[in-house]
Amino acid sequence: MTARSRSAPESPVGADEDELLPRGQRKQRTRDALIDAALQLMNEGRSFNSLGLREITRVAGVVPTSFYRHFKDTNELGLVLVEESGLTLRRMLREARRAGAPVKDMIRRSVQVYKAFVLSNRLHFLFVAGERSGGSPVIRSAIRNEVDQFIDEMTSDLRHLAIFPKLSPESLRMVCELVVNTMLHAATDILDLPPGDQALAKLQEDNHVHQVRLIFLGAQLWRDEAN
Amino acid sequence: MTARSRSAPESPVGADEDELLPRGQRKQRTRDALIDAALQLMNEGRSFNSLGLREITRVAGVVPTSFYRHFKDTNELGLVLVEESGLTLRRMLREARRAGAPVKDMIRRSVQVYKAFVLSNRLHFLFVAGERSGGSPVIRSAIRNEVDQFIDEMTSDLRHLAIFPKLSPESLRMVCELVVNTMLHAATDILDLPPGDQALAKLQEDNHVHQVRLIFLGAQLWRDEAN
DNA sequence: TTTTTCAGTGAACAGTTGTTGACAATCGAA
DNA sequence: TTCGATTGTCAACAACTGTTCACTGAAAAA
Repeated sequence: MTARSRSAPESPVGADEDELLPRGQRKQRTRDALIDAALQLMNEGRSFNSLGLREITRVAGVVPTSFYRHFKDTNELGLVLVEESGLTLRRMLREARRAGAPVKDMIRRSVQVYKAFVLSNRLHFLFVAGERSGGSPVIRSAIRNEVDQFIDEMTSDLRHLAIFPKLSPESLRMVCELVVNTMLHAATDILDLPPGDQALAKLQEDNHVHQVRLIFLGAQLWRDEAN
Repeated sequence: MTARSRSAPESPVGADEDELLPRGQRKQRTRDALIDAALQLMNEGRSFNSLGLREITRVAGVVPTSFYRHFKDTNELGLVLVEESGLTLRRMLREARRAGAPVKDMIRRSVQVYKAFVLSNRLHFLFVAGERSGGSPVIRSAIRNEVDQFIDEMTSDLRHLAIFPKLSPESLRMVCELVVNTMLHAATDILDLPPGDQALAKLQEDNHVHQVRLIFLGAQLWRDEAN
C-alpha cells in the first residue's frame, strides 16, 4: 500500500510524540507532510503548477533544504500525487465492483456514490481535474496515462457485467471514455458548488444523471456495423 | 470588433515603421504585444497561472513598468484573454451557422471543421482548455460564464434547426452541454497530437466522431417524460 | 562499544519577482 | 505655439526564489 495515513492533514509535522519513532517512519512522516502541504495549498485555490518549493516546505513546517531529501523537484512530488490519485480512482472502481450492479435506478445511485466519493477525496480530484489539461507537460501526460488505465479497467468491468452485450470492445471503450470524461468534468462542478444549497445540488445531480443516462441510451442503440 | 490584428505574432513590438502611428494605435500595439507574449509563453508549455509580469514584458519587448499602463494585474490580462477566447468561440458558431446543416455525414464534417478551427485558433483553445479547471478562481469562473453563454447560443441554434424536435429546452441544453464539454476536451487531444502522424489523427477523428454520434443517437431517443 | 549513515538544520549565494517614483518624449487639444 | 495628458524608460527597493555547502544529532550497523 502506497497510500499515506494522514490522520492529521494540517499539522506541520507531528510536534507531539514523534521522537520515539524509528527512522524510516520518521522520514515517511515529513514526506507526507510535504505532500499534504502541496494538497492543502491547492485546496486554497492555487494550482499545483504555481507552487514553489519554499512555499511547500513552509506549510509543511520544514526547512527548504529538507525537501531535497525526498524529491529532487516539485515536479517529482507532482508525479507522486498523480500516482496517489490513480490509486484513489482505482479504489473507487474496486468499491463499485464490490457493491455490484444495483438493479433499481442504477445510474442515479452511481452518480450519488460518485459525488460522495469525490467529496471525501476532494484533494485528489482537485489535483487531477486541475492539472489534467492545465499543468506542466510531464504531469499532464502522467495523468493521461492514469486516466487511460482507469478507462481500460472500467471497460473490462462493464464487459463482464454484460450491460451492453452488443458493443464491440472498441466501442465499449469509447463509451467508457465518454463517461469518464463527463464525470471527471462533473467533479469540477461538484467541488466548485458552494455547500449548503440543497436545491442547487439537486439540480446539479439531476443534470449529471441525465447526461449519463443519455450516454447509456445511445450506447444501447449503438450499432457497430454502421460506424 | 475587439479582436487584434496580430499580423506578426512573435515580433516584440514592431521595430519597423512604428513612430508614424497615431497614439491610440501605438498603445494598442504594445497592448497586443503583451497579450501575444502571454499566449506565446503558453504555447511553449507554460500555464497562464504561472506566468510572471516581468516574464511577459520581457517576451513582449517592453520594460516591466509599461505593463501597468495597460493592465493592473496579470489577472486582468487573463480576463481579456477570456473575452477574446469567447469571441473566437462565437465566431466559430457564426461560421457554422452560415454554412448551414450539411445534409450528408453532418457529424463527421462538423468534427473536421471543428478540428481545423481549433488548429487555426490554437492559442485561444490552449488557454481555455488549460485554465478552465486549472487556473485562478476568478479566471476559471470567467471562462465558465463564457462557456455557459456559448452553450446557450448553441442550444438556440439547434432549436431553430429543429434537429431534435421532441426535446424540451432543458433537455436540449443538457445535450449541448454534453457535446460542448466533450469537444472542449477533444481540443486538448487535438492540440497535444504530434503533427504528421496521419494514421493516429484518423483514429482520433473517428473517436471524436463516434462520441458525438453516440450522444446524438441518445438525444434522438430521449423521452422527457421518463426523466 | 565504535563507526557509519542520513534526515533535518542554518547560513549564504545569485537571481528573479512585483511595485514605486521621478523623468523623458511626444501626441493631441487649447 | 503652448500646455496638459499619456506612453514608455530607468533606477531602485524589499522580498522572495531555487540551490549549495558544511554541520548536527541520532538511529542503525559493525
